[in-house]
Amino acid sequence: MKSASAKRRRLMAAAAEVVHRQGAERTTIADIARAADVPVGNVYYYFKTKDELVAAALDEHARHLGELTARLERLPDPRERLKGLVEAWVGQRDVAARWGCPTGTLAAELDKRDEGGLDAEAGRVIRLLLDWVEGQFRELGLPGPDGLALTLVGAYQGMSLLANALRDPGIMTREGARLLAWLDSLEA
Amino acid sequence: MKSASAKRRRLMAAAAEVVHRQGAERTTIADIARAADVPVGNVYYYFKTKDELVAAALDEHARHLGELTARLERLPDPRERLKGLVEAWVGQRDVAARWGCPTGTLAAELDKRDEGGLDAEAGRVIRLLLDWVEGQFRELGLPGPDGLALTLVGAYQGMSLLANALRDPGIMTREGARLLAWLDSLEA
DNA sequence: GTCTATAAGGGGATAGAC
DNA sequence: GTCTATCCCCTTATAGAC
Repeated sequence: MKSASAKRRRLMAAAAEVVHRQGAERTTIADIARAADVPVGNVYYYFKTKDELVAAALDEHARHLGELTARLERLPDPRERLKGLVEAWVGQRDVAARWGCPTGTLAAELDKRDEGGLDAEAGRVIRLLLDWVEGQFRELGLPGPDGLALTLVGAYQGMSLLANALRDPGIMTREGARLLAWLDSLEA
Repeated sequence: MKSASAKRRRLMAAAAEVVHRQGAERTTIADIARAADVPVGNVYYYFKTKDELVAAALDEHARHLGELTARLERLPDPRERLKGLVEAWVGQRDVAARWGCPTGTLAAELDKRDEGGLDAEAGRVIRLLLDWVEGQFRELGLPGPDGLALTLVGAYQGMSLLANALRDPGIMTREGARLLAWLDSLEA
């Protein structure tokens, strides 16, 4: 039971990492098994299909997001929380420039499918971030917190995609600085 | 010669459409051949590999972009050209909500590869748009035209990804309106 | 130039021994 | 619970007839 769970967790973490780097479609079960140091045939004991592994990767991203927002919530001021979020994004600039936002690129890939419903799962994870950001804007008493959240998260997805496409982490730094100034400029 | 070119053009158009909807990885040569109404085996007469078809899809997107900017350049005021660009994006909201930005989603997918160099090709097409937008900001005499271009194109990529992930074309309308107001607010 | 048949390889998934 | 061997399908790409 304990070692079973441990293996399952290793597989989830490996799925998240490998799928982020290679994309869901190019990633094989064998790739994930190797990264998790689990024999290929054994994977099917924990995950019945490849799609379940992709779903596990999404869960892993949601978990990481939860950890980040939990850390940020220790800050008393919602504005500082949002600025901390932007700083976390910029801190990941090298990863973003090489492979893009883990959740965003996966969502884009899954949205091309017709079946399976994994696309909706990806949307759910994005919603999680959007809702948390909206909550911060609301606490600040700003008008249209949902629109502001869309703008901030959209800017993040956009700068990640451009940094990735142009292979330039500097884009994250530059746009990040603009977002910090923007957050400071907002008044209730 | 004439029918040969016609078939090649049909294959290019089909590649652009099908790859946009299904993604490069999930799209098979047979899918493209069917959409172009060309026998599968004959495809290889025009394109030696699947990657050449993906490259052709990128060229097709670059061509569409060129047509759009050429139309916009008939407008005398660079600010109106940029607003026309945003309006064109919003006009494609239903397509964006279902499959994302054709170039952006393809760039994100190709950037996950290590070999082939198609990722750089995708970056080139994004650069094309970025450079054109930067030129408009420069004509307006605004400071930091390259940064402004990054912000505008990034916002487009971000709103396309969110609209796609949440399957909500309304996001394009909403963010589009914000961008139009932003463009109007900029002063030299 | 056009098309069919097929080779060659890879990947998801399962059977069943241990 | 763990792992090996293998089935079967799908896809790219080619050979070669027309």
